[in-house]
Amino acid sequence: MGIAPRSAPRREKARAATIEEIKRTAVALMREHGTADLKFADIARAMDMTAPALYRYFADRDALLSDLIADAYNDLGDAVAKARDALPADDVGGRFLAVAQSYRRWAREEPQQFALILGLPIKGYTAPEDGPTTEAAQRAMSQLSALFVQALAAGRLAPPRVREVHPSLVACAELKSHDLPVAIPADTFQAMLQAWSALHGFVSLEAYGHFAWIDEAGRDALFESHARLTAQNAGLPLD
Amino acid sequence: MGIAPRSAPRREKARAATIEEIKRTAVALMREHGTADLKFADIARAMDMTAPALYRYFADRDALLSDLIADAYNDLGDAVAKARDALPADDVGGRFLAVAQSYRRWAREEPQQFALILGLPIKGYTAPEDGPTTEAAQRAMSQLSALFVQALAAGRLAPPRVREVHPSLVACAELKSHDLPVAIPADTFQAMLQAWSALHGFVSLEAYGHFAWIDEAGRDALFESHARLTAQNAGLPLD
DNA sequence: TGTACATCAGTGAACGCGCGTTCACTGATGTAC
DNA sequence: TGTACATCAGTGAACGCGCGTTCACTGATGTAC
Repeated sequence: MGIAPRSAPRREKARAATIEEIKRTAVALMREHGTADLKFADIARAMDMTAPALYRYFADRDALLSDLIADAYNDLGDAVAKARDALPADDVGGRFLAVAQSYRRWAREEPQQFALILGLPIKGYTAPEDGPTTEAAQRAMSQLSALFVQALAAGRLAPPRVREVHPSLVACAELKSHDLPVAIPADTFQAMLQAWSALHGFVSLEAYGHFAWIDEAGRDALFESHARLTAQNAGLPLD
Repeated sequence: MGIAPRSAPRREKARAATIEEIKRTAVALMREHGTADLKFADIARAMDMTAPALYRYFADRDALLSDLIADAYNDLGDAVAKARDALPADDVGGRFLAVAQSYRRWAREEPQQFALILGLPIKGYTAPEDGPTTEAAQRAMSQLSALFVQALAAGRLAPPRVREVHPSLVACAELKSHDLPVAIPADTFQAMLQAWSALHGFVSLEAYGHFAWIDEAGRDALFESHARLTAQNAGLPLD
């Protein structure tokens, strides 16, 4: 026998390239015309193709959207992980700031994709349960927990300044801990959620243009201050 | 002479009522089908009218959208101001928590409208400069500054824990101060922006369903903790 | 109070348009012998 | 290496649809004398 006849590696490559081009074009169009009215016809036009050709690659508009959402989560997750891992593991505070900066940078560069995954979900489109979308979302979001877990394991995390933790949150922390190498204490878990909230607020306000009345330098300084305060609140050592 | 003939008060009333109904219907439809594809035809259908009738009230789709955005800002601003003013002026911390709670409540109850004003701006739609939209936005946003200004005037605001303030932000603070009864110091201004960011992050993540995996009680507790921490950071006295 | 006129809300038909999607097809790319 | 066949990417025509907007109109509501 031997290896089952690999079906046309050349064609496979071309196919993969076309899929990539479709997605790239779709993202570019979203940047121009907004997330909401992404049209098959427009994508085809931009690629010098006809619309029906796209059906060779995606079952329908929703299928493409699912892929774009999953990709966005992966992109964001990768960007954050890369920024985090560029610093030594024991520089816990620095890693947090790097994560914050990369989160911000990604949102600024790709506000449409940012809105696609972290904005108001598109009505009429329902993510397939337990599909690659959900999985990608969890992976992206776990990048932050990973940082806290590492900090905790290294004993470099001060006890967060949090009163008693509500039983519901304790339960959530336990649930999430199952997916992590180390169990994450409830107070740390809560501090992490608050840190994420704090960062996300600035980042989305800025990405959506609501800080446009502050100049670039001012926004940079504001974010720096915000990220440092957030780190402090979460019990992460700085400098 | 005398008063110029008031043109048909009865008709005016009916007209105003219809405009209100159109807006109400539009908001209801947005809740169902999303902000993006708000259709004149749908609105008319829901009101048992024909689409062309709507042109008696709004020049086109964008005009309606402008009104809806301005209304949303006004609603939010009113809700926040009302919650704030329900507490005595000297309970500065309590007022902040009330503001935070009302901001959250409004976003949860009207996520579509929340996204409309504080999410990614709709492409293709540009707000008329210096129109009622811009004005309403500023009024809504000034509710928070008002609280800080009051706290400051009452001497109940601890100096925020903020290092040096970037010159750009100092300039912004001065600029904003022109619209306020009391000049707002730059460090307070920065603390306020960070407080807004922190609150907004939680509120939008929750409103858009990204905290759906935490149960109601847990979210309540998390927000309570988050709001208190935010108040502390901003130098507002609690209890 | 009654009548003639003006105003305006709402209708229904019509327009041009562009969408998503299907279908039968052509032509190029790959496979089998 | 050459030939017959299979696979698949992409086309172009066609479909049904619903949109925003315009237009000339009817009928009700209000105004003036």
